[in-house]
Amino acid sequence: VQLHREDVLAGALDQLDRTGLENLTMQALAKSLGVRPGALYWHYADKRALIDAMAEAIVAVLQFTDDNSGPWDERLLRLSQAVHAALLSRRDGARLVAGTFVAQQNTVRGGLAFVEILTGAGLDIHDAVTAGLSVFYYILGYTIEEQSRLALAADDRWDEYQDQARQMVPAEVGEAFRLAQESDTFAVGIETFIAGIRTRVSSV
Amino acid sequence: VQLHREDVLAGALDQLDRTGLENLTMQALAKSLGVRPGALYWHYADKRALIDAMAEAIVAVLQFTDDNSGPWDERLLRLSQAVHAALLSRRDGARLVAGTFVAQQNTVRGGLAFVEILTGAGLDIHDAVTAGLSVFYYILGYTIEEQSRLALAADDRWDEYQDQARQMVPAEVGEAFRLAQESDTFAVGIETFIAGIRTRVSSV
DNA sequence: ACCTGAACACCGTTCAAGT
DNA sequence: ACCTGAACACCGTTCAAGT
Repeated sequence: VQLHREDVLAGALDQLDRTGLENLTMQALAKSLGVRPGALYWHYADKRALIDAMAEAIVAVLQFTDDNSGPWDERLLRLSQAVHAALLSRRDGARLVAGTFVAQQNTVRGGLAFVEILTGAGLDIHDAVTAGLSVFYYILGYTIEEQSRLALAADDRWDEYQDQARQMVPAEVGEAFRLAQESDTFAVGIETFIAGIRTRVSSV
Repeated sequence: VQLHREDVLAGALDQLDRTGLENLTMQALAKSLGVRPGALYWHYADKRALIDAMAEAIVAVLQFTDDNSGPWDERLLRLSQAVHAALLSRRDGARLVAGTFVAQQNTVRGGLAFVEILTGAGLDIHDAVTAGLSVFYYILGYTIEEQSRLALAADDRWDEYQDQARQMVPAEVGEAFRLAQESDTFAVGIETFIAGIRTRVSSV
């Protein structure tokens, strides 16, 4: 039973889902693969290289989401939701991808799709890149907080946090915060951003 | 020379700036404070509690940035830039704040300022909270990537990364990416978002 | 009340040696 | 080529014991 690079990667993604990012260790991964920790270092130079590869794998699904039909604003929303879904597909996926900067290589790949859509909408290349990155930053931030919330909920610390936060804030605002955080407001943010881009496009 | 809670916190923030988040260790912190590691656990329950306190400290400056003059869009931009500056004021500040969810308690505090500005602009509470969180997510994502880039540059790995990324992309797009990432496009993203909010406000 | 001394289980990583 | 065995320096945390 030979161990290949992809086996290590698959095992690491499995362990990520089971234990979360901060409990992803080389020793635990080695044990789950039936191997000694040192063996992992033949396949990946160090833990960072392994995590880079995991980030690659998480955003790799975006290669196949190139449904380029419909108007640019619908396409932008669809692509954003695909990126969101990709980050969400693994526990702590957003924090993992945000932590690596190789992330930006796949960001470049997925980023190309953003740029293509936005230039198609009428932006010049510079504006398209800036706007595309902005959307990506929103998605990263949104999903990091979303997954932190999931982790809190899994620890039964979510209610405790809510009670604490509620005391610092007027009641109706606290309620609005809870609602906003527990419902899926992802698309609302994207659509607001799209509305902003639209004003720039139509004014050209 | 008695050690107080604030001394530990100040020392931790110092060590963060010197060594970065991933080299912030209890043992190194203890040494820099002239104390044994165990002593730190009298002041903070564990490392997580200390990091929560650090996040608090980083965003605490926002309490004093309540210049509420001018129209809502200018106020929103100013507040966003204050949050951006706060995260940027410490090495890895954005990743540290994004990692803790207590961050959201200060987010609530700073978040209140967002909500106040946006309700003043004409949004109802629910929309104001959603829009305020969206802006915060953008700021988090933007600053995380910004500080990752700073870390890469400090390691002299930024050029290497650029070369790698450039090969996957048309030349003019690669150039636009480099430009967008090396120049300060923070305000552009916020302004696009503001333009999007404006369309919703004026249509009410 | 505040800290030391000393230990615990665990971490990432290296590397000679095996096959 | 791929992995073991064994070690290295270091990590977060605990806790009796000191003052």
